[in-house]
Amino acid sequence: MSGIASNLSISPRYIGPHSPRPRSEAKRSRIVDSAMRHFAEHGYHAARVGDIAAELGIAKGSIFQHFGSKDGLFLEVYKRAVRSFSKYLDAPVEVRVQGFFAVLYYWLVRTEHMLREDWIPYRISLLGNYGTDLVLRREINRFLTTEDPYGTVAFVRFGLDRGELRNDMDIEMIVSIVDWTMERFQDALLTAELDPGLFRRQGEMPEKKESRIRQFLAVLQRAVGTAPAIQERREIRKVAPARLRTKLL
Amino acid sequence: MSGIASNLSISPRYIGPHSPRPRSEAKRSRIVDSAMRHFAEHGYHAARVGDIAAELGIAKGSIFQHFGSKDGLFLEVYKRAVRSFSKYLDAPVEVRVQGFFAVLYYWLVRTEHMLREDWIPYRISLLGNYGTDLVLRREINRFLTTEDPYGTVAFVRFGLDRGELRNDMDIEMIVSIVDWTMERFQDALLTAELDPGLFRRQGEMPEKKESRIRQFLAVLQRAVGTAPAIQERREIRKVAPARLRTKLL
DNA sequence: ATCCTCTTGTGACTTGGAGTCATTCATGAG
DNA sequence: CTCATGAATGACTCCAAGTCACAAGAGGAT
Repeated sequence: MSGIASNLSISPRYIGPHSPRPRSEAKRSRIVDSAMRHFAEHGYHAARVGDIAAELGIAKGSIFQHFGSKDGLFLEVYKRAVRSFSKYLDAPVEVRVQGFFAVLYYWLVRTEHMLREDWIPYRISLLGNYGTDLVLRREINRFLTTEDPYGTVAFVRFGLDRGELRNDMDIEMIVSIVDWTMERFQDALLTAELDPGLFRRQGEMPEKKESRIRQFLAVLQRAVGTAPAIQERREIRKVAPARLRTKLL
Repeated sequence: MSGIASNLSISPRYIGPHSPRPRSEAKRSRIVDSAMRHFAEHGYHAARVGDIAAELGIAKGSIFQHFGSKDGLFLEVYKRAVRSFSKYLDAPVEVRVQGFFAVLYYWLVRTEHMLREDWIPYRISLLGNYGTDLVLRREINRFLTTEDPYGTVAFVRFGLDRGELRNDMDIEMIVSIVDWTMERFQDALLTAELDPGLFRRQGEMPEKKESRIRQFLAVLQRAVGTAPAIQERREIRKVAPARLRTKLL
């Protein structure tokens, strides 16, 4: 197989914000805004560039002038959506001082609430992760790795500095594991609302989410953490001692 | 947000093999075959139904008669590709007797070789995972959970029976974790060939793959396994003690 | 062999949205 | 005011998915 990857379609030119003139920038922003709603509501394919233009009362050609292609437009939408999310270390100090896994817990619980207030960016990120072309997906991954919008790398360093994460493995490996599993787990959690049936059903969702989150974090801690699963046992006791003890021991 | 998930486009009718007449079945198969090659070579969007028909010397309408839509066709292609992969427990006995993680190791190493001989189904599964519409993705997930084509559930049971996996967590949770991380890790490994740049670069790939596989399995074993992670600590030291220490401390 | 029926195949046609481009418009500098 | 340059327009092209009225086969009964 000499040329396995040789015949992939060449990625189209994504028009970036080359020369951000003031007037132009405002318009770009309005377009991205409207597009985000359209993509979120209808999905990537069903969203029509013409509709977006119509909603804004501008010409379709204008949008292509700005973003080059529908893909290019979506990429900008995706970037904005993802950048609107918090970075791990944006958690409040009182949470941060409790350490790496407390921060993860904080965000997992919190995210669900934020989802309810403002589901649009979440659905956009879902679309970016599962509902686009591979070519676009490559672009998205380039963005995610260069920009690290969730600040996973810094966050993992934080965990290492505090001695909460193993220092006998590649940091890249830890970052990947955290990224992968958090993304998937979060999607599986949120997806019940965003897109029922997208993932393996995680038991009965109703009120078991919190225990499921704890279970997941325990797994993650064993996987990449240093503590012999002490801390979270304490954590767990605090929350729902009786119920969990029978389940976990 | 009362209706977060209410406005998703309705999934199209996927025409299944309703009444598998002999003649018809053979033709379906030829179509799926050709389509698989086309999708693999050009990606979902760039592959054209017309081309597939032309290659087979049949009318385009015929394909739609059989599969209803391009999505429907892809779904069949995806199913065939995935079904062509081995199940975990298909590993040879001498590997199986060594246990759960030996089987995982066996497949991770092996898969790479198989990829070289026959990359097409692998690329199809990559497309299914990252390069299609959300609607289609939902269909794919339904297939994966109902059919469990890799036999993950049985395999996890196998691990539980042997006492290699923790019995204090939901089996569903273990299955999910194994599925998620194996898929992602495998994609990250194989993707260097299949679609460079799709994932975070995993260090220098050349000959370190094996050590990376061991490192990954160690992580997984800590996460869901019972054994106190003896085997892999030895491994890690062997690989690059100096560099890692300086890099991480 | 002939007729009937039911399934499969056909390809010209419709649809519909992405993307283009020659032209017009706006803006700001001189 | 005028000219130059960038932004906006919308009618247009292009292209591939998807449709459908009809044709062609394949039995089965008589």
